[in-house]
This record gives sequence, C-alpha cells and structure tokens, in this order.
Amino acid sequence: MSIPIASWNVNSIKARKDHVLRWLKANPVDALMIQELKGEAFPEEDFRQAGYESLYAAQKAYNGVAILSKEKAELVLGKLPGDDTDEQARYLEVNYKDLRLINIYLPNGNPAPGPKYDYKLGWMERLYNRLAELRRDEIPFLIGGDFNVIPEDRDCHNPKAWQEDALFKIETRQAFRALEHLGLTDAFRVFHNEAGHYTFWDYQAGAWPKNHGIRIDHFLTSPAITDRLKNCRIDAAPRGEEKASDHTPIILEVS
DNA sequence: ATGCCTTGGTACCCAAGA
Repeated sequence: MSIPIASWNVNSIKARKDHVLRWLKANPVDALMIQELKGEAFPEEDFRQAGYESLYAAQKAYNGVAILSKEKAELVLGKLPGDDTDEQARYLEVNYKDLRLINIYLPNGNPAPGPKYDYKLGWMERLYNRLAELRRDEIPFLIGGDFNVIPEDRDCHNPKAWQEDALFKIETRQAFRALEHLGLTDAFRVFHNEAGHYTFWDYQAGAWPKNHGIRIDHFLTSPAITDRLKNCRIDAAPRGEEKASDHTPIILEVS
C-alpha cells in the first residue's frame, strides 16, 4: 500500500482552483503541497467537498503555501524559523500519518546580485538549519515544493542562458547541495537520469511547445523515507491545458 | 539585445514571477 504525495505551484489558487480539483479527481493523491496561492483567501470548502482537508499559510497578493490531505494533518510549523521579521508565507510543516511533510516556496532571488538574492541565500541557510535540526533529532521527513533551484546543467534546456540567474548561480547550487549533504535525496533523480525533464516552462516565447523548460520543483527525502521510495515522476499534462499554471505537478510514492 | 505572458492590486499602469 503506497502513499502518493504531490507538489504543484499553481500561480494563484483563485485562478487555478478548477484545475486543481480536476487534477485531484484524476490523480487522487494522499496529499498535495500547493505553492503561490497569491492571496489571503483559500477555498477550503471546495476542497473539503472533493475529499481533502486543508492547512495553509497565506498573505495578501504574494506567496502562500497549502497542504491538502485526505486525513486532517497536524500543524507543526507555519513559518520558517530563524528570522522573526520575515513576513513572507513560504513554509508549512505538518505531520500526516507517520510522515513529516514540509512544503516550501523558496524565494526566486532575482535580480542577482541584490537584496532579493541575499534574502534567497539567507532563507536557504535558515532552511538548512531547520532540516539539520530534524536530522539531528532523527525525525524522518520529506520536503517538497518550488525550490527555485536548477540543480544541474541537465535540468535546463540552455544552461549558458541561466548562468547568472538566481535560480542557477553557483552559490544557489552550492546551497542546494548543502541540503543534500544532510543526507537528503533528490527523489526524481532516483528514477530518472536523463536531461530534458522539466517542471516549469515560461509563459513567454513559446517555451512550452519548444520544451524550453527548467526543473525547479523538487522532493528531497531523508534516508528512512528514501528507502521507502517507490516512484517519483513529473506529470507534464496540466501545463498543456487552457489557462495553465507555468508549473506542473511532481508526484512521489512512499511505501 | 530585448520583449515576449500571467496574476493581483490599485487604478487604467506596475510589481513580481523565473
């Protein structure tokens, strides 16, 4: 009996509610991590009628993360520790069944260099500290979401074009590798080695039909969860729908 | 080399996204 869990940056839950409901009907995952709610309101009741309970951290206009789950999850943390002045809704940590789930919307960081890039790197350091704490306490977890990190050349169509971008700069990739060095595994790469698998395609310049994408939505698993991994895949189909988000879902299965 | 879309908020353009 495996537990399927997905992550999807929907680029406004208001604009994408019907897409999400439709996708859940065809893909009845146990839990769905959602990023970029882009508003304070969350359509809890619509998802409850579809068989999902909600926990979310939202703010006006920007950011926002939610976790939908078939059984009610228990809130552990609604914000990333390490900076009391940080008001951005980008982090949600819950207990679901025997799993610790973490949903993140990691800052974009452009333009780099600059204050936005400093915020991104600071956020990644705070994330590292929180995950190190969970490792130290031997709490198994899986973290998913929009990392806004292109880990390697094979994760984008044109690496040269991304060289100086906040999603691909060397400091960004180093900070991502530091997370992996805590013993975490990029779940997608357990099952797929080749280039050309993406989770985001820009709205502009025909990026989707040309498959000019980047792989920036990820699941990282701590060792005990990695040993239970059955599958991890990207469902590109929703990107081709009318009024699509610019991201598409990534799904993993744990035994 | 640049803009190309899309969204939300406020106001008929702008910030932010990646």
